[in-house]
Amino acid sequence: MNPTQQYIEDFGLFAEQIGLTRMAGRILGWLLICDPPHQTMHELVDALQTSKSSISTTTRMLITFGMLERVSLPGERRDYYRLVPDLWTSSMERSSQQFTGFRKMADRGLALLADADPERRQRLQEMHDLYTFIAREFPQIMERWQEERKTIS
Amino acid sequence: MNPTQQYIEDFGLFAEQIGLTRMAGRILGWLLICDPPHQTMHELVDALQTSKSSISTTTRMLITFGMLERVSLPGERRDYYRLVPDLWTSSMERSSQQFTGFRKMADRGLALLADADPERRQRLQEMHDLYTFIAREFPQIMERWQEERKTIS
DNA sequence: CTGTTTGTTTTGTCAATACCGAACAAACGG
DNA sequence: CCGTTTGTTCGGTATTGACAAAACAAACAG
Repeated sequence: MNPTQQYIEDFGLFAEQIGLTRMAGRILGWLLICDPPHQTMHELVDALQTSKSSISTTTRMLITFGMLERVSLPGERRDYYRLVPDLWTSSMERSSQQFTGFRKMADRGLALLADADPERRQRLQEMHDLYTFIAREFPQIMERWQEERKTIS
Repeated sequence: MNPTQQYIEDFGLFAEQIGLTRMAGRILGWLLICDPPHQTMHELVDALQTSKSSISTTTRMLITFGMLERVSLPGERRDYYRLVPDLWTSSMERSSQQFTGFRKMADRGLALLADADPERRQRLQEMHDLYTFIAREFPQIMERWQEERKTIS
């Protein structure tokens, strides 16, 4: 297995760690390094040694996730797939949503223990306070990122 | 199903979203709301309507993850399980590690395309830059959290 | 020393799902 | 209008892994 194939496979394994499927990871990995950056379904089948159906299903999934987009060209019969621009900032957005999920679970717990001792509520209160803080700070970080990026380029 | 059971089940589903097992989520959910905050294996079996073996396996997993700890008391035959103090700040630490994972995959891709055009490397470069930025900012946020928490309490 | 309590590990089962092949649908070119 | 290309969907398969029952191990009480 050559280094490129290895990279793609490892990207697949990484994808599984973060809650995607292996095939989704392979597609993302390939679309990060391929030339040109947009690929047809057939090219994906070739590059990833997989079936049309897997590509079809997984690209649709990644499109609904907002990670991929379809590009069509006039006079071209087939579509191209490519990573959305700013894929990783929107990926951070998803992480942020996860933090919100934590906060919501803390909220629900606190509602459940509305009449309990503060001592008993403390565990949930700490969880709530942290994720509320994070939810407030996170957007600011991303703003600063946008700023810094402007100065880089 | 009463509200408490519902909460525990939903915590299980939430746990699956973030890469834990459903049972792990149920245990965490229960240990967040139970009284007292430390529970024996038998109490967990009772509260979660599950088997000894599942509790044993899952608590061990959560202990290696650094989310649970065993408490033993002198003159007591059985152990108690409880959430580690500062569970959620260390949970944020794990999120931070995930961001590092993204950066590493970007690094590997850039190494793979070491001799390629900058244009072709751009996708990976952006990924690299963002996650490097996040890895730098994240610890600072957590420091500020520690500060703010002191002032609250 | 024996039996009971506490916890672990092994083994099996069941459910979920990723993936593929093949049938199907749609659209365009000749 | 017909055949080829492009893409989707359906059905089947195989793998994975969560969970539980039961066998096992260990430690303490009497």
